[in-house]
Amino acid sequence: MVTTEEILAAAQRHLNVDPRASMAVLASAAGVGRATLHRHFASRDALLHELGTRSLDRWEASLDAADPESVEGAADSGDAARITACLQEMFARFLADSDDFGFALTDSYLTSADDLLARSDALMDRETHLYAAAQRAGVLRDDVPTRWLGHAVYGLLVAARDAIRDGDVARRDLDALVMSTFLDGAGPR
Amino acid sequence: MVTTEEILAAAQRHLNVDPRASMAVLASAAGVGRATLHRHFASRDALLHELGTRSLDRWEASLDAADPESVEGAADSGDAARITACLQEMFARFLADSDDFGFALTDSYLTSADDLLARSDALMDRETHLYAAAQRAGVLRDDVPTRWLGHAVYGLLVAARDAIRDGDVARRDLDALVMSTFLDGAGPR
DNA sequence: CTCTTGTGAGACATTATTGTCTCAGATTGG
DNA sequence: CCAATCTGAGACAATAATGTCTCACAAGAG
Repeated sequence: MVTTEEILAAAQRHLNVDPRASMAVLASAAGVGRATLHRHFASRDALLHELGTRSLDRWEASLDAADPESVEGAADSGDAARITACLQEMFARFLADSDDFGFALTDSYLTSADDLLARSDALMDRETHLYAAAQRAGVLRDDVPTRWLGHAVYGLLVAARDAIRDGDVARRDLDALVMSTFLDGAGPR
Repeated sequence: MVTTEEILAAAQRHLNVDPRASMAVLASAAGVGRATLHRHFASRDALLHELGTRSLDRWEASLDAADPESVEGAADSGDAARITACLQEMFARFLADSDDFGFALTDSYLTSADDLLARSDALMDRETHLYAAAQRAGVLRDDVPTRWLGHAVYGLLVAARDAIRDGDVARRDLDALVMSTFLDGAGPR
């Protein structure tokens, strides 16, 4: 029997390649009849919404796990080393998440449903809070808008996803590459 | 009378917001009847293909214009200052292009039509050639895969587009911000 | 004024997708 | 073996978008 989880995994995998895949395509991608797919998810929207929710869950979990005592704890501490560790951990988790959710998600889902969008905004605020603390602690440069840092990280995640997809970077090098590019840039060392 | 150019401009503007807009929506967005839209573009594919072609034209023009003597000329010269100027000019043009084409384009069009994809690959190769020269000239760090630099630039363009859209960065600051983030990163100055 | 041209509105057939439903067959557990 | 359950196939109506076509109308050129 094919579980709901397996269907979601297959759908997620397939939607990363073809974000407009129909229910029929997603059903056969999961090795399941179209009727069965509808038994798990009443509508296409319901399926997409569940995937969107889960990607936000992962994002939130990555924020949580970046620091055992919570990102906010580190942010408030002003401890540079601790904040750096937070960032490192967070990036690693973001990249791991993007292996699964590919971020084809970010393109359509999150901007379509209001509740997902609101939650996404809230998480972004939380992440921004960490960046602001990092700026205050001297871990990140403070001559740029804090929110720009969030966008830059997101952009690098897109770059990382594409680089992996095209085979231009080895997966095992990715974490260090992204972290280093973010912190040090691409100028001469 | 509404010209083909105006229709394309309106469609482009609208597709950046809603990439799945129907022909009916695009028609009224251009202030034109659906029949008239079909008189200009036989099919939706034809419209998208034209927009894709134009975005590639802009990309190509930006590569051309980055250096009067062609990017390749600068790349072969190994002249660091010249290559830096190339990069600066190229980034500025990329950002100007992204104002118009938003890069909602990059999501669906370019990966759907084979000819556009092939041309896109060719342009990316050309851009990569410049990055490789920049690495040899010491303008860009050479401890990362050359193609990663291309992905990173693309990612930063996405970040720039989003930052402008969300109003997190002033347009007049954008060029310097992107260039500086790319070269110097987000670590402490 | 009149003719030409281009336009918008809308009818139309076609196609793709969606969501519901039925039914026969397979699997499972007792 | 039998009954309950789940499944895939497919029929079905509803919906939405596409592309074609006709027609009446308005604006501009002569």
